[in-house]
Amino acid sequence: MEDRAPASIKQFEERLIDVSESLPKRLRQCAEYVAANKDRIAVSTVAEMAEGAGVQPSAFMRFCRILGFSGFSEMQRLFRESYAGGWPDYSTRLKNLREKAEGSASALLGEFVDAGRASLENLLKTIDAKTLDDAAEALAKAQMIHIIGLRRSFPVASYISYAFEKMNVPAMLHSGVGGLDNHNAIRTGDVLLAVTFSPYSAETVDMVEAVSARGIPVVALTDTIVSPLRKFEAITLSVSEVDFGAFRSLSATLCLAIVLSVAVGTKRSE
Amino acid sequence: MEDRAPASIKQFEERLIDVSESLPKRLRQCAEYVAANKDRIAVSTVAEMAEGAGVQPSAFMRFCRILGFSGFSEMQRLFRESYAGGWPDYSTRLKNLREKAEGSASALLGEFVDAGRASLENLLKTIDAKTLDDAAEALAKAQMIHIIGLRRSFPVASYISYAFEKMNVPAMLHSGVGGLDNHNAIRTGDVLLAVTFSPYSAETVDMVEAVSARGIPVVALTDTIVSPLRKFEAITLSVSEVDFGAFRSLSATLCLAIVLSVAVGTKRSE
DNA sequence: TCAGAAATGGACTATAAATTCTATTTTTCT
DNA sequence: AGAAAAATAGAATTTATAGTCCATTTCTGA
Repeated sequence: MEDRAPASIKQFEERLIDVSESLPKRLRQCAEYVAANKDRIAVSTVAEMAEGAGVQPSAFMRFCRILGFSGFSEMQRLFRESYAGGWPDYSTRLKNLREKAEGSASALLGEFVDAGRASLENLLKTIDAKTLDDAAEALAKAQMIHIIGLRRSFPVASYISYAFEKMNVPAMLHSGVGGLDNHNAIRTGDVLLAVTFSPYSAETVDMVEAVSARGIPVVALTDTIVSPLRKFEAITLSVSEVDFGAFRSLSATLCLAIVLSVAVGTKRSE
Repeated sequence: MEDRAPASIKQFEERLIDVSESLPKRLRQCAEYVAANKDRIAVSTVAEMAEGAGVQPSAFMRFCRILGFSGFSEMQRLFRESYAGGWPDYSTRLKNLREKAEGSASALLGEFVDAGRASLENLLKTIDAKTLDDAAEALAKAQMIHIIGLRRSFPVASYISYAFEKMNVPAMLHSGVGGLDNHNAIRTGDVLLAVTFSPYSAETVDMVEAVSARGIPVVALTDTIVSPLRKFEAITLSVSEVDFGAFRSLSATLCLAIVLSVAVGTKRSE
């Protein structure tokens, strides 16, 4: 109605406070219910919200418009979108990019920076603190940490390896140089840290399988929960990167990698 | 279909893992997308989920039924009911994490995520579009791209190497395995891409010096402008990472690395 | 290599939800 | 207290979205 619709949750809240002074009975009920149940807006229908507030749906609609929205849907959209942060859908953006900026390097940079930031936020939201701690604990107890990660995961593995080295944590990077697999270097008391992402490299999965069968603990860094490493009894940390096109930046993965490394380093020196 | 619908998120996840072993292509895409974006289910439509997974809505519906639901709505209901809302927002979450989890692995995670985000933002602000384009241009013209980056920079170098491989760009990673330096593999018409950060590894600097003396173009990825690579006539891209403690996450560097790789890949295929 | 089965894409339909409209009630002001 | 204005409830309408169906493609096993 009056001016333009709130563009952020913050603006929405301000607006709500402004307005709620001078509201007739039913609309005030709406305001109060909404204030107390902001999180329900994203997942409810007008009918449900109206019932919650004890008013008719049409009253709730009027309330939405007083707040500056064209209707309930527009208000709901604000909440749905701001949940989980900006979720630009990258397939559309990639298409636009191809058409418009024609792959100019700096346009690409913007996209990848965005993807990276979204991934990091997502990591913070989805990682399970308990699992992370368990993983660090298991690795800290190891006599020697064996690290494996091939192809796309190799940068991560080598990064972890470097970090451990710097912190004097005994670690061995299994890089598969020369086609050697060095399974025998892994001994009782050691722990395997496996990094693998879709498409999961067979060597890594094989090593986890072999090692796991021998009762050696495995910590896995992987994407999503449907990774093939689930089958084995590994402590699994899953990270999902926001892809941009066919390319995956490793921001979140590396962040988790360094956190894990530092946590292990700290625990060991205690 | 089979038995009854999952009654909790936990059951849902188990079911997802169970089922995901034996799934045809499109349905697997659904499983993967869902696994990585569980939080979107509550606030999206089938069409949106399907698009995210890269499948047709009808395929996504089939997926819901395989999981045991009567349709998308029933599955969504499960998530809407247990939807806790992503609030409070990112910065508040971060603050809580720091204060509460003090010293634990998850507190570390907060710090590194923050450092990573800051680095990415900073990258966007400081990178010079022209230089970035020049670098991509130079690399795109190369007959072969030689990549060097040792120690801390090695993950970056190997990441770039992987990306080039994926895009069919002829590239060679000089990893120094076996103490070989392979200077002679670098020929007229090639370009060297050197990655180095303080403390700058002597091998890298030496290689840049030698190669540069032969008139071969060099693109450098380094920190700050006082890096020793400045002396040579290299196209220099500098990234500064925000450190946390003594540790440096490579978020910004890797982001720049992938941008450069993709830009080169795109230019070459034009 | 071919036949049968499974999987897929896309158009079509049914349904549930948002939105609008209007008669009725409540409030406000003189 | 009575008329005008505002607010409300509920039904009617429109729109968006889930869900269905079937022709076509893609796998699978003989």
